[in-house]
Amino acid sequence: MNMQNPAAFERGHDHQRCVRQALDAATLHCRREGVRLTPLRRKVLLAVWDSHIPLGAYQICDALAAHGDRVLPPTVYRALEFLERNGLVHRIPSANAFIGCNQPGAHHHGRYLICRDCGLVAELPAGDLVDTVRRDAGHFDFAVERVRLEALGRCPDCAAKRGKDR
Amino acid sequence: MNMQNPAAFERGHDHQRCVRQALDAATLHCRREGVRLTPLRRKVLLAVWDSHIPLGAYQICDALAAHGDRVLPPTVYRALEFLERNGLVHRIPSANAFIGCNQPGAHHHGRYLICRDCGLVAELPAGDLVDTVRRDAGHFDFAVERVRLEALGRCPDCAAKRGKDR
DNA sequence: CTTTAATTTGCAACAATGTAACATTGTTTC
DNA sequence: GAAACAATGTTACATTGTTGCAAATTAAAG
Repeated sequence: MNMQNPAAFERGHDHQRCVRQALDAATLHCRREGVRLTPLRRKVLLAVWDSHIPLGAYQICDALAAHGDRVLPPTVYRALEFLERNGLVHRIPSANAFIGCNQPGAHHHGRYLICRDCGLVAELPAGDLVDTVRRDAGHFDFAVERVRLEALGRCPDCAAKRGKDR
Repeated sequence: MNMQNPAAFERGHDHQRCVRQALDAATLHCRREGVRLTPLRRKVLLAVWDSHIPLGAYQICDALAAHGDRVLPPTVYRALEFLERNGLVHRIPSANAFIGCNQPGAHHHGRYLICRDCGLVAELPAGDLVDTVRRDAGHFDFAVERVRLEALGRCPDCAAKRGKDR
């Protein structure tokens, strides 16, 4: 299986590398697509990439404010809209929050493993799931365009910390 | 495939029957579980079942108000929480809205076909998808508990109306 | 290089959604 | 019926997301 964000669940992984890689990919992607990864958008992207825990729009405002940039909600939402449109971040609807994506290409499908304790999110490619869903939906003449899957559970760390209880 | 809500995409289906069946199932389920489907909760459930388009909490307030019941948000949210806890409705996070479920039993997993034009939602059982996701997630020692899949696309009606364009 | 047009950002006000805390009413149990 | 519990009503508030327009920046045309 070709995984998209294996690092998220590796405790003490080289996150600097995560971020650098994501920013490089984003920069390249935008250049190729002829769209502008402006300083503001880059800052928002960096804020989102601060961790593998999805960040809400208002948390992004706060994060930028902490760096001395006074950025208000509409600006953040617009930046996020740009980033999502270009596959640089994904919205996690059940959390009203956003997570970075390091595969700016095909962003129509995705699987998200979400830890219900710490909120960590790892993204896996949708893979064959899309075909299965498309086939099943086809029985009702429903034309599937995008597939999003959220798997709620426990990440390795949290499972270890709290055991199987609760 | 054992489908859970085939009717949603059948234009002009007997919706009265949908609702009756759902309410009967809900009543039975609550009796068996020893939980109380109070008049208020029943009203909220009915409001949700008004159509196969998910309804927001505030829309439910309005719908009940239209029937002469002045019901404020906290009340609706509590009723919805009860209904969801008992698998009688499902939250569609990407729409901040709720849809009725006619299979009050196992509500840990689900697939939702969502029409991006008219908002119609049909629910399919998750089936094998859960195993696949669980296996893949297992490679990262992630323990999957619940799987939710949203397939965005076009329902038969809307596909016919607007063609393949846009 | 300068003007024009388009895009992006700043900003104020607001709309929509969701929650906390506590009072009140209703239901069950003994 | 009294105590304990569950459900609902109500107020006030917190969070999240949007609209509309002005200012600034950047790209495009002459």
